[in-house]
Amino acid sequence: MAEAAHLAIGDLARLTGTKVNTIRFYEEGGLLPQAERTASGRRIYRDADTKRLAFIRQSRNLGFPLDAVRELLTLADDANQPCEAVDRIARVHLAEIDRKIADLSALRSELSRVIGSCSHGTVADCKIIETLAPHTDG
Amino acid sequence: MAEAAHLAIGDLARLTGTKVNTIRFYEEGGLLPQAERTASGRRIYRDADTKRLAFIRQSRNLGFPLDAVRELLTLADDANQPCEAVDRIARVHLAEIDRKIADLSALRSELSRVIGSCSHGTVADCKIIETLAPHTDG
DNA sequence: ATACAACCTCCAGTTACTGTAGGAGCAAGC
DNA sequence: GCTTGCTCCTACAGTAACTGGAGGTTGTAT
Repeated sequence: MAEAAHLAIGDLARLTGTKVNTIRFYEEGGLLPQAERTASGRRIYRDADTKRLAFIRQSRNLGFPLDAVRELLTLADDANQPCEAVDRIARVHLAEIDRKIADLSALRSELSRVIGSCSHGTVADCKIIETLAPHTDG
Repeated sequence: MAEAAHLAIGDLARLTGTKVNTIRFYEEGGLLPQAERTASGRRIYRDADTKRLAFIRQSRNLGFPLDAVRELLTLADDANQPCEAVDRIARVHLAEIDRKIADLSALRSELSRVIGSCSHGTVADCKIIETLAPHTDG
């Protein structure tokens, strides 16, 4: 009669660019609800699941950790919630990204300085190794 | 006679700012040699170990992954090696850091754009949620 | 009937540690 | 000589977010 309105896990995977194992992992972690099953035990999905998974992937693409994604999903589920909580989560995440960039930039300049000092001799007088080794007297 | 020229693992930990468990972890991973033991089985360390651990920590502070640290240690152990291999490892690492910074920067600007669009209403018309949700018609 | 793909569950591995449980040794004080 | 308390020992679970694989079942196409 009606064409199948549901998807197998592989279909959902292809539709969202997600690995099959990852979908099961999300289900286990409560990000996706326990999927309905066929008589033989295979998971079946509907449009709402595709949307929810797409939301999760998009959030992950923006770097939100799974805990934050969980919160965002809860908020998104209730359209009457004020947007503040969403905004706060996003700003916390932005601050975290800024911190990481700052850390990496500091690291980069230090490493760059170290590399610049290499005069391409032997390890015996390699400035890079010297930087790594503790400062020994004598 | 001579004052004890060796250290207990806790002493080494304090000297190098490393957790005791981490020192054992490095030994297990072959970054530090199997430590000598006292009759009762406690690890004992000497100056060379302190230096080697300091080298490891310094490398880690510069963000080198343990595999790279292993290679650097091998190179540092032979003073006659040309410095090129060291230089190459460092440059590969620098490139990796640059890649991470680029990724995070792209992420940052995208996230920043999303946050900027928040008009502080309800979730129903929250632009952040909208960005995360898949584009649905109707 | 027989392939073969896709599905199932469960588990190990990734990175670099960190923390904890349960037990033993060691120095100091009484 | 005994207790207290710190340090040490091994071994294992947990962290973040998956990924891959083993070993077995199901569904479909020929």
